[in-house]
Amino acid sequence: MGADTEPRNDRPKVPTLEDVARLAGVSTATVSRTLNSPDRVRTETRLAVENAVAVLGYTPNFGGQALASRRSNTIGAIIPTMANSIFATAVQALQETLAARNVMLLVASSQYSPMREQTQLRTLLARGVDGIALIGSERPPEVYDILESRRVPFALLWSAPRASSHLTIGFDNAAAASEVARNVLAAGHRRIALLTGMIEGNDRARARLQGVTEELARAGITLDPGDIVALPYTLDDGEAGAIRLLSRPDRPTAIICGNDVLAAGAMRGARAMGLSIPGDVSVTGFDDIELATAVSPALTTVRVPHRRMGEAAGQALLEWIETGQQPRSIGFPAEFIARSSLGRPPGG
Amino acid sequence: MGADTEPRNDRPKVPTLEDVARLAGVSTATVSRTLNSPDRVRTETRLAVENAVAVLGYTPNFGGQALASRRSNTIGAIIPTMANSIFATAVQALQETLAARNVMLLVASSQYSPMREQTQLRTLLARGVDGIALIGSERPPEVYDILESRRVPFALLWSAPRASSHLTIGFDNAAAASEVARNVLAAGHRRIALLTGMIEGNDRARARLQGVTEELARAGITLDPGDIVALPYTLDDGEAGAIRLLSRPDRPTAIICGNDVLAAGAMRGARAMGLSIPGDVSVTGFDDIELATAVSPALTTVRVPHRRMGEAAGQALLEWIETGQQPRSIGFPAEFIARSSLGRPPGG
DNA sequence: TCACAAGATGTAAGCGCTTACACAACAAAT
DNA sequence: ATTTGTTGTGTAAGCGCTTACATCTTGTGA
Repeated sequence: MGADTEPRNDRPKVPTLEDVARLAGVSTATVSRTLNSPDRVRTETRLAVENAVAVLGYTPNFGGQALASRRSNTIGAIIPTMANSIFATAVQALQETLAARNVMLLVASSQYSPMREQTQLRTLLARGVDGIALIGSERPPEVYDILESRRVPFALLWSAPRASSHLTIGFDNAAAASEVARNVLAAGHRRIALLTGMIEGNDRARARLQGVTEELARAGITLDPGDIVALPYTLDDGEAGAIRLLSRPDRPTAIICGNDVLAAGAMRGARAMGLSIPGDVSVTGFDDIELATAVSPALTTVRVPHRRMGEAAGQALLEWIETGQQPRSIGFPAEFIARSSLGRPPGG
Repeated sequence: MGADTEPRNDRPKVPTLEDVARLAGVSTATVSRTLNSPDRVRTETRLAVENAVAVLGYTPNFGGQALASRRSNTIGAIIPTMANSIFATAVQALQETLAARNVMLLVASSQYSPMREQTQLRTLLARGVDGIALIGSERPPEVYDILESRRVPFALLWSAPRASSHLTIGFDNAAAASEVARNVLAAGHRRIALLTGMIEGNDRARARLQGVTEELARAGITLDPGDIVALPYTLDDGEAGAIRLLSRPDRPTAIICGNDVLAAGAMRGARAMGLSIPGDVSVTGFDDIELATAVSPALTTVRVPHRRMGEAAGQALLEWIETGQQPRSIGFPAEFIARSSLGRPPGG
């Protein structure tokens, strides 16, 4: 009896809005207003409230806030994997952009599995995230239907903006890949092999592959199916794939890779076979992550605007949430970066 | 008038627990029970509820759930940066572990700034996260006071478990660094230089530095301050630092680096000066990220159990949340990995 | 001086969920 | 036949916050 004021000892007593109101001698509504739109209260009251907040060490309860305001101040992101620094950096940039506006980032990874992506997406929606960032634009229409019926702002990163009517923040993978192919051709290569990432549910990989093959076709080169190997994006797979390609009769003089990780793996594979780069075989990557300049020779690659996409996605989502209007899509340039892993073919 | 049933057109009508209850012909309590502890309802009712859930496409509202249950099913993580794959991978592992238990991960980054870490921590606490993962164990006591007064489970990753009474999931940085030094000495090096990360607020970097210097001291080698360079963990800094060290009179024959990124940068720097590795200078790293085997020669380094720490942290936090008991700290071994970037000193 | 607008604050009704408690139905034990 | 326990379900009271609306001050122009 009479122990009502004693906090349950298994649950620390966290001060609530009401405690603040009582201490400041105002109503809870005023406290809420002070916190959310300070210009709507008299300076005097504001100070009293702020003081009470400080004294109690009050911090608003997230659940209550989310429930009452129907906003979670949280944005979700689903990326294939954090393990590739290209995505990690984009997430980092996104997170920083959001943090500046006091919005948090919920991360989930799909491991390149469309199914897992959908599961994660549902979870994020159930969380009541205010917005969602996704990688790529290729998914079953139902997914977009869900998103749209919920009226949740979402941004698609990494794909070419013209690819869809959705808010897309990306670059032209096919064009960039074409440019790589053009440069490989210009260096004099004719026997060219491709190391691509897995295509299923990955429009970026497909666009890159397509950009290359089309450019080669334009130059009159059609690839034998055996000259194209599709693999997960890992160093080891890159190495194994390169060994496979370089073991073919009429060995390729250049390997165009779907990303830098595969390319670095390919370099290792070539080296394991005693081949020099670019003397015996040229290798190109895609992404321009740190790895590209850490290897020797440095990788010829394409600089992908990862940080800018992350930042732009954050900004666009916040704007969409704020205004209710879907912002315009953004296309960033992807720059071809010539380095020494691409040279002339042997005897060329 | 009479338009009550018509959903406001600016806010899509999301089904609630009550809608499910109505459709299933049961009370909201029963629906809640069906969802949270299915074994407490009759099979028949459970099926009816599950059916209603499916028909309506119901998904629980996070705010309501969090508010009523005082649980957010969310864990927060603050890491220095996602840009280093060692942390990205740990976060990835953590996220996967949590996702399996339907818990989400809120990520924040401190950029190695203690102040920023505190800000993010406050935000996470305000979010009502059920647990928190932090990197390293060195921070002002007030930080731990806040955490403890809130009774929020938290795990410290990357540091040696014995370093504190808190739940720590890590490895012995000093011992691992000592082992590196021992191997460098065993290879015959006597002129040794150090490239370390920034020490401030970074107990891991300090422990590694200390491990190395103590080991060297044991061998009768004391380093000139000019032989130790502290830098941010980037490739470019590693390169610049190595050039500085290798330009000293009486050039070092080995550079022990605080992590693989610095080491890869150092290799680039050495190469830029026309030095061969390990012929003219040996280089060692720490972490064993992909980069370590992508460079040539491959880096001698220490394999840090990043994935295991991420998983173990997830498990430990979930257990702590569940039971209310702080689990035991865990120390993982960190394995020395000999590769070709460490050789005998020139003429040695 | 008075009517009225504008501004500041209070009142109270939810937001969607969980859960203590009450109750009903039935089985087993007396 | 009555008691007791078990199991399944409903009732209703919050959880901490926001916000529409009501109320009370204060300032302004006629």
